[in-house]
Amino acid sequence: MPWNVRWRGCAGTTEQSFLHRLLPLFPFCYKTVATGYPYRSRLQEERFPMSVRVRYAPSPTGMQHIGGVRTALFNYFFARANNGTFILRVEDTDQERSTDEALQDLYDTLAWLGVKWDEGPLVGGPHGPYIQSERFSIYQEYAEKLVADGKAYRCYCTPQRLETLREEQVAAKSKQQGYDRHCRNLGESERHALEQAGTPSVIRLKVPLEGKTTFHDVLMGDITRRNDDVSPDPVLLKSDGFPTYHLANVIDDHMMGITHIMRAQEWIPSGPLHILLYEAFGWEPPMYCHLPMVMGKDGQKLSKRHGSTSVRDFREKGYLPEALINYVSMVGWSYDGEREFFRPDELCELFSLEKISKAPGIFDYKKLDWYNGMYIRQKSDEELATLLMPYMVRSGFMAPDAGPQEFARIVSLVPLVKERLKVLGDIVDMTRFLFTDIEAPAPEELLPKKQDAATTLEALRRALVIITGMQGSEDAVVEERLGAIAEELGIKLNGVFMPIRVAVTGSQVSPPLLDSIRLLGLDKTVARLERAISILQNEVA
RNA sequence: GUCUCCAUCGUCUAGUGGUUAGGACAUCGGGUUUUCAUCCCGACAACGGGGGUUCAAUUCCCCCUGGAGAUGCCA
Repeated sequence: MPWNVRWRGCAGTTEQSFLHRLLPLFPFCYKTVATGYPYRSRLQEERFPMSVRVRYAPSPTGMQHIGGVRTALFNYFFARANNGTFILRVEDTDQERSTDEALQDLYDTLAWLGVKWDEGPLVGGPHGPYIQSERFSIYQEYAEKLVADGKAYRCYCTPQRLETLREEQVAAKSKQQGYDRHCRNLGESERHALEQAGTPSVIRLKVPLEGKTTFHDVLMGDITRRNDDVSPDPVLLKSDGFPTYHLANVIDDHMMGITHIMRAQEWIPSGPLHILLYEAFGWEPPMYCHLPMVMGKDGQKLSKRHGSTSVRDFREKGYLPEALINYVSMVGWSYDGEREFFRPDELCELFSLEKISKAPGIFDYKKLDWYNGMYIRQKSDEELATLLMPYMVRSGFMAPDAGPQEFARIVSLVPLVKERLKVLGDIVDMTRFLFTDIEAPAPEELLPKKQDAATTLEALRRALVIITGMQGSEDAVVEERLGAIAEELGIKLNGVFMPIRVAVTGSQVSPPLLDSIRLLGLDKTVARLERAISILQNEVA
């Protein structure tokens, strides 16, 4: 049980059972642990003397999407490659938007991807709790401390006032955008009066009016902002008592001993603000590494209008986790520009910060399809059949309680479809003709290019005879006999195969014909051929 | 409006002060094949523009342009 070694701080029976349920889903990460570390860890220690601790800290306000998952993966791989600790933290400080469904989706998604967190919800750890809503009082305490130290102040401005202020600023294209620091210089008596009246308030950070703040990014180098360009006195503690991202993030990263912050580049502008917060608390900031964003085809931030972006969607359509992981890792990271196939356990070993690119990348659905097809083709027939079963059941081709015979049937059709599947869900359309009655083909569909109905009818009639008697014959023999028809009638090979194909499968595109026929069964095949013949007869007559 | 970041084929990327600027996806063509797919072969295709520095810049510096992000009691 080598995974046990990696999985620190787990305690309690519910956590244990959760782990056991997830265990089969994570074949790769403990393998790395078991085999990959002896010499590597020493090498890594030279690069990162302190033990690496990184986190993925999503807010459960929607389904996990490609961008978020890429961030999770990079953090995870970085932790594994450096023998570090990967922490999951749930940033549910937005009470309006956080949902249990989204939280569940987070767990499901990471489980499906095989990303195991060393510390975090469900598994615990020495720096818990790892769900921010459960750390409520901590933020209160630290925010008050900042107020007491004169680093922050209470603001009583109403949302309405802020709204109109903002509208005015935008309309006037004012140089000053954002809060006007109205409450920063409130007199003692005014403040007292507002408090007495029970006016709701927030706590805002006193951003220095002068000077500038710099933080260092591993990829980008030094990034500097003048303090008067930093968000003017951002809210740290909301009126509902919950912290904003900035406050919670800084406090938790510090308390949880985070050494490297890897997050999307959209956070770069608030980097200096976070430094200011660390300074206000008197804490040492961690290392920063801002990850390039993932964009849609039009170069805008990837969103729903670009197509599926939630991992759940990809999963349902039949993308394999290893394909999604591989592809997503290649947008924004590369190994040497040549090699592009990496299994998750290889990424756990080879991932490095220096190879992350700075420029944003466009998510290419077609390349993902290509990766997925490659990984599908690598599966054994049995593995693939297992993955395909849910789709067969969902489409009604197979009973939910299907037994070994049904499974064997799926296994037997896998070789026909394996190299044709882009996603697992393609199996449904591809094999529909085997499991349901197909619609009678239109006469023109039965006709190959440049071939008249009479000839086609004759070809089908002769083919029917051969196919009816094909039981026990080698494919090659049957093919030869069908080929002979073409020769006799002076038509192309396709002129006899295509009508049969359409008659039997209902489509001009299908898996190999004879294999399909054998899977369908001779009775049904003959019936469909006879039906096609009568359709053409009507045409000719 | 202001601030910050970024910039090699359509896309993801490799790369270097002197290279025929490499790979992959996509696209197009060819081969294999009963269709499609797979597989194999081939083709097309890039250093955004302008200044410097230098014997020499795709590479280093500056400006411009373009793109993105931020500018919330969302993260």
